[in-house]
Amino acid sequence: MKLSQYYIPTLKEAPKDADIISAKLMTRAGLIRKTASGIYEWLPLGLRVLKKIENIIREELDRAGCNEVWLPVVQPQELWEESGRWTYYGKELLRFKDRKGAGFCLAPTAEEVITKLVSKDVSSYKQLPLCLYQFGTKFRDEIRPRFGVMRAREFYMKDAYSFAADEQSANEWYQRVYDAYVEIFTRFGFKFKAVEADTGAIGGNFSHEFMVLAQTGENEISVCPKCGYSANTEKTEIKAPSAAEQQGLREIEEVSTPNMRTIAELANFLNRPQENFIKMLIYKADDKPVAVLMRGEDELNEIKLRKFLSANEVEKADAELYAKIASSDLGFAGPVGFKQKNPNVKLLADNYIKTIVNGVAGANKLDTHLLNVNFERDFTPDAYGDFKLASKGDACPHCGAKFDFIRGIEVGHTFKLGTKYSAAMNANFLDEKQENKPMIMGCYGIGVSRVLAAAIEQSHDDNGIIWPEAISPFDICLIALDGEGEVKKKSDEVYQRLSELGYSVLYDDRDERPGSKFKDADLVGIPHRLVVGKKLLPEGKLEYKSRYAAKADFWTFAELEEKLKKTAVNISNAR
RNA sequence: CGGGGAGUGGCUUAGUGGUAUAGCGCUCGCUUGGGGUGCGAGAGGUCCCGAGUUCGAUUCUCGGCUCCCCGACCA
Repeated sequence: MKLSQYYIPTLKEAPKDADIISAKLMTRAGLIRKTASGIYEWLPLGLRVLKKIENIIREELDRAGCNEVWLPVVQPQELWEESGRWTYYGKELLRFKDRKGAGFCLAPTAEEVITKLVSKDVSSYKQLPLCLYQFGTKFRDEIRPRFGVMRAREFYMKDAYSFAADEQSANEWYQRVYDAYVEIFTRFGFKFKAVEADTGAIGGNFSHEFMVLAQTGENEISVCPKCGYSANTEKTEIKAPSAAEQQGLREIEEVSTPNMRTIAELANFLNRPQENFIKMLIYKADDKPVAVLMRGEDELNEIKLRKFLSANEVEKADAELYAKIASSDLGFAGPVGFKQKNPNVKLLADNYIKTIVNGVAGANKLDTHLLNVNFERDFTPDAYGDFKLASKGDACPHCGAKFDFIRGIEVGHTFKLGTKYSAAMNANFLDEKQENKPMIMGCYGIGVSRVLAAAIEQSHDDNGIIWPEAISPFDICLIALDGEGEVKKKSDEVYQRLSELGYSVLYDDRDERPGSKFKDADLVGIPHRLVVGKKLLPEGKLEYKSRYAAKADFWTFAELEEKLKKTAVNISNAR
């Protein structure tokens, strides 16, 4: 591709609203432009990379035996009502009406459509298993889009869905796609890790997230250094600590704690460590109030709470509900006497509560706390459980080692769905015994546009992008340092030859200053660069420089030819 | 949704109660030619929108919209 005829508007400065390095570089290098918050235009160079990524994914999924389809972006309300997600999905689902007033949404994912599709055409176990996938635009009306295309509202995604007749076959397919994902992300050149994750709005039995390791990642990952268990921190289970020996228990004492509303203030005021505090959080789980006891400095993991209660939704109680239940203002709720006052409100306690002896708790009375509160003696929760968001010091539930924490970008997610959608939408089949059964499903996503951004996050320098070979928009960048004369003539020849050999070449034939050409080449980040210039041409040589290396080499044209034939310059197309 | 900040040529920005600054980019001429060359001449702006205050508002006030940041939410 001749740069003189190619639309790559590069910028010296990044727009001020670009918030991370990949967004800055993608804008500067002319891959994308922003249309609106979380919505982007993809320019030729960006699209090329997207297609590269897409092709690798397609190759591996086809190899695994999946079939590509193309599903609608605009999906009818009824379908979403059938699965129950028209209500459950919430505001993230962008809804609208057509001219007749019928409800539609823009697809954030496609379980409904695909399940319906398969249910219509598959009715026998003989037609299973089956795995379909598509590439398509997805829309999720995020509350706060940010990080460029990393967390966009409109994005490009590959989504796959497997249908199986029995558990074993379903698990085999899960593993098959999982393995394909490992191959895909390896081919992209990623440093990544598959971790256990929450299933969120998609639902299902369990899931894995594929995380590209990067300091700028939005997700925190807990990794057990001993047994290898790793999970998204929001999902990480914690080994229950051993209960404290209840010795030297003192009598409860009431203390006045005026205006002490935070644990930190209290700890300071009473001169006690935060882990000695029992805080009470009031939640609403599907509109029913529930109280949870946590250790002072610990954070409640709402996902764990939701799971424990099998609730669809949990949210913090508002001030009114809090006041009613705690008979106090925010900050003074406590477990002592709580059940007597609220026999119908479930009282839960985090496992760590059992480590507290002679603790401090709210007195359910304004500006008052209780000292020397002890579990069992002074209060008995309805249940203990693991409600704590994993943090430093917590231990692996499998082997007891303390967790390490790293950050990652979620580029892929595999779900073992079970029969959640097939049961809701009557995707049934007849088995050998003539029994009607719902298909067992799995679903599998890769954020294609996010993969691109993650690649840049993981591989760039001060001058610009450094593409991994597999997804680079071009194999080779060729620069003619003169826009005319001998240099241009020779460059044209080289370009011609490279193209003949099947390399994709970005050829800078513009009438620009050498400096501009070098800067643009570094910014755009093609792995291999050839330069034809006045300095070396009389010696019959040209320069070769790898974007991965600091030093350049000088080759004669004969040497270039030889290397190209031996494919010493590795090219992705050669696969 | 709560808190904070910002909207001035394509991009980055200065500034002002009397319609606007500079750099980059763009066009033209000369110059230069291995890391964004130098000089000169140009084109390009409803100063986010609406209302109010004022003789006069891009500037002050209010409302709205958009964008950004922190949090909550989502995954």
